[in-house]
Amino acid sequence: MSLRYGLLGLLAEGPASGYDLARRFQEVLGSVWPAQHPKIYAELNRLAQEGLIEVESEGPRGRKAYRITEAGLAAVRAWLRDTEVDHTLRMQSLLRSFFFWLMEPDDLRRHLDEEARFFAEAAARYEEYAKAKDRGEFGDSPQTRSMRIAIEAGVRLYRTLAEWAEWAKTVPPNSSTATDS
Amino acid sequence: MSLRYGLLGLLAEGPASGYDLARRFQEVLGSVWPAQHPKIYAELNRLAQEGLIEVESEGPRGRKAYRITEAGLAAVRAWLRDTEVDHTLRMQSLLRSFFFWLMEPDDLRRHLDEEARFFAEAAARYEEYAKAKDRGEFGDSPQTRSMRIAIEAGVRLYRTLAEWAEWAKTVPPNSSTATDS
DNA sequence: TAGGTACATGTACTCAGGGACATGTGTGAT
DNA sequence: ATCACACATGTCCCTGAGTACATGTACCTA
Repeated sequence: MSLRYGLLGLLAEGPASGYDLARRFQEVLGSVWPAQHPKIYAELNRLAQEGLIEVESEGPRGRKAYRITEAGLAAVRAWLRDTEVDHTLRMQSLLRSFFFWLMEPDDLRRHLDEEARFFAEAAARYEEYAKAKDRGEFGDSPQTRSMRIAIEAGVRLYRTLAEWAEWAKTVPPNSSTATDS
Repeated sequence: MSLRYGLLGLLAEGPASGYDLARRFQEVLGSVWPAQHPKIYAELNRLAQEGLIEVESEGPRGRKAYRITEAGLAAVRAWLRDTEVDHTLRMQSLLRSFFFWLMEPDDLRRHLDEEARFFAEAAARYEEYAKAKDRGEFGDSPQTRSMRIAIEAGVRLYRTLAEWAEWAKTVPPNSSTATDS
């Protein structure tokens, strides 16, 4: 269901084709809500059938640009306002951490190094993005303000995770660690 | 695939039945990796067929306790050591934040209040758990050390999210906000 | 002893996600 | 002119996640 509202939300900013949306999903929402083009085209057709979006124009190479309808706009808004938020974290890094005790100390250290590096880099990437936004490089529409809030979450979460991975390295592994069951 | 290794990881701590595992998944891993009992029983049967686990004992009410095999233990360890971590965040709260500009300012404030409250409560809950662990209430096995690391991630992440939601409330909504497309 | 509850395991169905495969077009570079 | 590449849209299939349905047992309490 989230893909559906992701698409409607992006189309609320203006008309776009499936191809455009696939790219934006990869660039913007990729680390938060991955979606492959087959799913996107399928969902767009379903949304069009239900009248939540409509074909705005047809371009070269069979390009179809969709525009959100009043009903579609109402649907995203209802989703945002009236539906319960699913707060599940679903992070593999966390799942793995429950089982660190099964790893050889050396492998664990290597793993945490990599994790810390990855998270720190992601945080830095988002931070750059936030700065560019704050310099006004993307204008100051309501959309970019929301984007700024989302980016801030990225910065803070990745920074937190990087710090956590560093901290985890300081936790002494127990004596009888990884060699037997 | 993560469910499979979640089960193997839990079974590495000691024998357990599908029922036990379903409860532990709900209590311990619930917010990180939700799994319903039908999936768990099905996966256990598959794991048993593949020889990664075996029936340890049969109890009352048809209870079947499984024990991890050497092959199973090797499989979790290989997963932990050799497979790439999927770093996708997949958080609905974040997805929604991209579309905050579609919400009425009042609804948004209410939403952020609720989010902040939820995250702060979750952080507090994990913090309590961490303190109990640090008081030594759960012993000091390698498993509980890993658990402690995972809990620390929960504390930090939820605290970060709570602060983020509070911060988001201070971002002024743009003038031409929610009333039209 | 009757009834409720927690224990315990499953099947069946639906929907969402992800990868592989398939096809065709306009544009720019060599 | 041809070739590569980005544009553009889809089908098909498999797996995973989630919900509803189904069944039965031990235990404790009124």
